[in-house]
Amino acid sequence: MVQTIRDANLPLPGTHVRILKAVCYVQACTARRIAQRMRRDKAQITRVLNDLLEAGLISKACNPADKRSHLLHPTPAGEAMMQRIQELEQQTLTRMTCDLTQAEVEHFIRIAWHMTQNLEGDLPPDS
Amino acid sequence: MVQTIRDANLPLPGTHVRILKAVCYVQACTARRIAQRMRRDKAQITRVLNDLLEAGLISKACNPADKRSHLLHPTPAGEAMMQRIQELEQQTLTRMTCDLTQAEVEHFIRIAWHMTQNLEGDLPPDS
DNA sequence: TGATTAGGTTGACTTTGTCAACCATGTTCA
DNA sequence: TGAACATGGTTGACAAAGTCAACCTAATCA
Repeated sequence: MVQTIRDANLPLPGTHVRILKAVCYVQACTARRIAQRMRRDKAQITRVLNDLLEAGLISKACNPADKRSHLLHPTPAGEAMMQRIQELEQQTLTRMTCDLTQAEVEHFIRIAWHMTQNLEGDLPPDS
Repeated sequence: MVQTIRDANLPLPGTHVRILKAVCYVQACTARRIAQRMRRDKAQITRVLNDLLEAGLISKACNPADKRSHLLHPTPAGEAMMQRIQELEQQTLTRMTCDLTQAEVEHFIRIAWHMTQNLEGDLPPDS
């Protein structure tokens, strides 16, 4: 799904979008949390965050609970970008499902979720 | 789906698996056909095919219809590898769907296919 | 306090994929 | 026929994405 969105119009590479989403929607978001959520190397997270910082889409603030880390927040520009991304996603989603019923789509999502849960079961045992 | 399979045990990177599948299942398979099917650069196809050749999984034969191209076929080792891959895929598939009914799975596949068709509609207009 | 762990940054590297140039063959058409 | 152009495939240079290991600083724990 996601890739078809970038194909279209997006000014940001796919991973950047995902990380921006995390910054926007995850409570008390830090680099570490993103790395865990996305199961990716923290080095890469750092680099993408730097890109987003340079692009003025996010900002760092001191983390009162841990001086080593920073809390991440979207800037107004970041919120606007997020808005735009959501519009595009919604757009392609409706294109995908234009001739399906609401019930079919919900059924699909429920089963997809179910399947991913089944797979998450046996990942690296450190959870 | 596919990525979880490689995670597990597979001795081949993901793209190699997909290309081996094409060689095994596409009639009169050539590099060009694979590149079209997978919508990938033909340079990369060449390189992956070379890997598979070196690994002894496929073989090239002259194409009587066009001396520039070669027909691709799996070797016995390639067939065996394909067999193994299918087993692994089947395995994770049943893990994903262990607590779903046959009907649910079929419904899911049908809708997924439908959605991809909806998206294929507006790709680069050269079809 | 000292030893160890954890968050983050950086550099070197691998993997995967793309772009452009090229060669040899095929195709078209005056 | 033969010149011009198109096509399948190969190669080299490169960009993008991700991984590994070393490191610094702050936190934790004995």
